[in-house]
Amino acid sequence: MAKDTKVSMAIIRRLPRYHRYLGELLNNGVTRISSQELSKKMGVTASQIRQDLNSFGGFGQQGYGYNVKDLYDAITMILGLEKTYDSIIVGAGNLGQAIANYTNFQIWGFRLKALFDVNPKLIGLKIRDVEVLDVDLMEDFVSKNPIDIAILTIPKERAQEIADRLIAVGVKAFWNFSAVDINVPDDVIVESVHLSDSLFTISYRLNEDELFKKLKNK
Amino acid sequence: MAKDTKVSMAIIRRLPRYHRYLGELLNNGVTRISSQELSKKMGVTASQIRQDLNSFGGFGQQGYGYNVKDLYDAITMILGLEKTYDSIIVGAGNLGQAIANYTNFQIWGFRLKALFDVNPKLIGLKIRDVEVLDVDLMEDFVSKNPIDIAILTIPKERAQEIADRLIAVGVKAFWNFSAVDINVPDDVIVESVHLSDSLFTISYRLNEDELFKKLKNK
DNA sequence: TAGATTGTTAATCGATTAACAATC
DNA sequence: TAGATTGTTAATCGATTAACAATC
Repeated sequence: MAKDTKVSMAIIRRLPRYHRYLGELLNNGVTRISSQELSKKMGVTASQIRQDLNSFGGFGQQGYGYNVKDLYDAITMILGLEKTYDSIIVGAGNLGQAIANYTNFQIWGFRLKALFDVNPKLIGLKIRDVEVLDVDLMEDFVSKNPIDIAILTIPKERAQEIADRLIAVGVKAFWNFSAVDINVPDDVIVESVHLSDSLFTISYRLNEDELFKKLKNK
Repeated sequence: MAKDTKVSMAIIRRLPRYHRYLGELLNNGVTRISSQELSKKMGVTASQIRQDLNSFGGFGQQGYGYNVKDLYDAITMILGLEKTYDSIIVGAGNLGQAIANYTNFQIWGFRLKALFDVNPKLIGLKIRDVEVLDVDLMEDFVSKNPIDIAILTIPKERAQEIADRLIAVGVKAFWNFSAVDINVPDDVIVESVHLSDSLFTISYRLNEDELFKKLKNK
């Protein structure tokens, strides 16, 4: 089981989206915004925005609305984006390399310290100055270089084993791209991105009408 | 706005997970399972499993439970995985290539017909026999080769424009990896994978305890 | 001050869980 | 038949929306 959050996951998952929209407004030179204006832009209710924000404090001002920069900075802080996070990628295949190459994460304080793989052809390779190491060296590396977030881009067969090994050397958070649910102790965080699951909701929706026609005829 | 579904999205998003667990059981030679046994494996309530499945019909049998193969096949059908889907990837950078290389999607009937990019260095490149074409040829290609799903792995600045152009030539579903919400007509499906949003929920959770200490002191 | 808009309480809605009669 | 377990209705819970007093 992963750690329970003080604030509901429904709200937490909306925070990055608020952050994006406020960043955009800030870029466009907008200095203030009401919950109603923002709600129109985002396609949510003004009530929800006010409720969500008030889980963390009163960032607005009656009669005025919200100061865009202040609110953006507050959400940046709430999301923990004022800190830095050291991370490793386990699995230096296509997806692992793609994530390693995605420099945007670095901007937000997520620093990649190493990649690991079993494939001798990949070991020694450098991706944006970060080296691919033999996965046998993983525990040793993490013991010497404390790692906040382990990114798992490995086949599902190996995911639980790798997670267990990393938990044993103190890793407390996983970004899991393997097509399997990993089991971790209560104090360890897992955020999974199940790409196939996501894709299958598309095929479901492309077929839903036909599906219910089929089901009715039974 | 994207199309409303008959079944709630909460349920739809659980279907691929059922599918994974049942596939695993099937692989392990398990022939029958009760909602209670499955609930223990998956960490959900038996009640939820029965409610979810009964949105689509009665696949079980009183006193027996569910036949694993039958239920697996039923969910395969429900998810639309008995059909094939022609797709294109727009944006042949690291992430686009990683997805193109991920052969598992092909197994489930998702066929990649082409990639598109603006970068002359990428145009002409082949990824697993699929060619990267100039994005200028995109509409022409889609007009001649009907495409079910367009996968957007492009910078956020270009996402809406590309989506609009594809909608104009009849694309009805998008798998969007751009860090922006795209607006589409009612009859068009969008499934977004916002990687940064997902990552930021990790930094949030790593910081939550400290955050609330900070907030209390104000 | 008057108008606007928040912060917050109350009402509603939808999703999850519990319970149990139906039935294999 | 008796036991087990579904399918389904009813109860509960949590999240969303509405309403409005507080206040800038």
